[in-house]
Amino acid sequence: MPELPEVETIKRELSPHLTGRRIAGTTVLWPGTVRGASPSQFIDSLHGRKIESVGRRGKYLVICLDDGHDLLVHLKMTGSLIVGGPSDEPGKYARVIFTLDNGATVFFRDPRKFGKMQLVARGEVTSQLGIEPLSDDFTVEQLKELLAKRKTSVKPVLLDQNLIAGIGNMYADESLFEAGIHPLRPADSLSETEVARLHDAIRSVLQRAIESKGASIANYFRPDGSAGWAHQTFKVAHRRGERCQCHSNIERIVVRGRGTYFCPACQK
DNA sequence: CTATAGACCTGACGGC
DNA sequence: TGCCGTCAGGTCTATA
Repeated sequence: MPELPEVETIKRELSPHLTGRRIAGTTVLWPGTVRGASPSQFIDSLHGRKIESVGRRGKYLVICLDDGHDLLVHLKMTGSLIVGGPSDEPGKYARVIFTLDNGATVFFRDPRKFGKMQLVARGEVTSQLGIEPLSDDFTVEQLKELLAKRKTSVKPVLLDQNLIAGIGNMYADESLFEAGIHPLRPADSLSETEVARLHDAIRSVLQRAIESKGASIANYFRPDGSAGWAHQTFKVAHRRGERCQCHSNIERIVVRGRGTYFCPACQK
């Protein structure tokens, strides 16, 4: 599932292909992908636009255009952006195809059709998102404040994009494991030490996943079609039935409707 | 405010 | 082999 490290990897690897290019044409194969406008309006608005930069905010890819609009892309669970040549076949799961002024194509591939893209005025929409966990603004104090205000369990707080932007199910589980904190602990019950451990865990888990080019569980691919390997370093996420390094069995429970993996011995 | 449920989708998987 | 039901999960929307 694309979360912050996966979207960051895509941003970095897609940017050289897009920056400075113009959009020569757009094909919408699945209209449900486009939000906020009809497919034909969407196609018209993009035609001839120059791409100034490729950025990321939370789990959104932000493609800045020369007319003051941003193209926001959310990959949801199974979306990926694949760069191809002029003669490459779109494939069964292509939902939107962009053609650039140098003949290159970018396929938005999304088997489950959950992904969305939308044109917005620059800076709009993503302003509602919470703090970037890898930015300098995300301090232990910040995290402490966020957690202290919530009586709910700690995991849903990590997943709330309006509080912290970019953490999804996998990295929430990995961060809580690394911090030795049980996912059902009430958010406001964490000690100062635990908050500090969680803060460190979130940042190192995300940073290491970026260095591993993301986790290729399910349908995540990098723009060149290759996989990442962050999932190989996961300690608990998606490891039901396996043993923790402490030899206890990794458990799976459901927290607010999401599969949650943890080690009952290591996480208190 | 919080919390929950349904909707969106389709591939994978277990049971028979 | 194949059919069928269930599950997965990010976010939005609706409802309690």
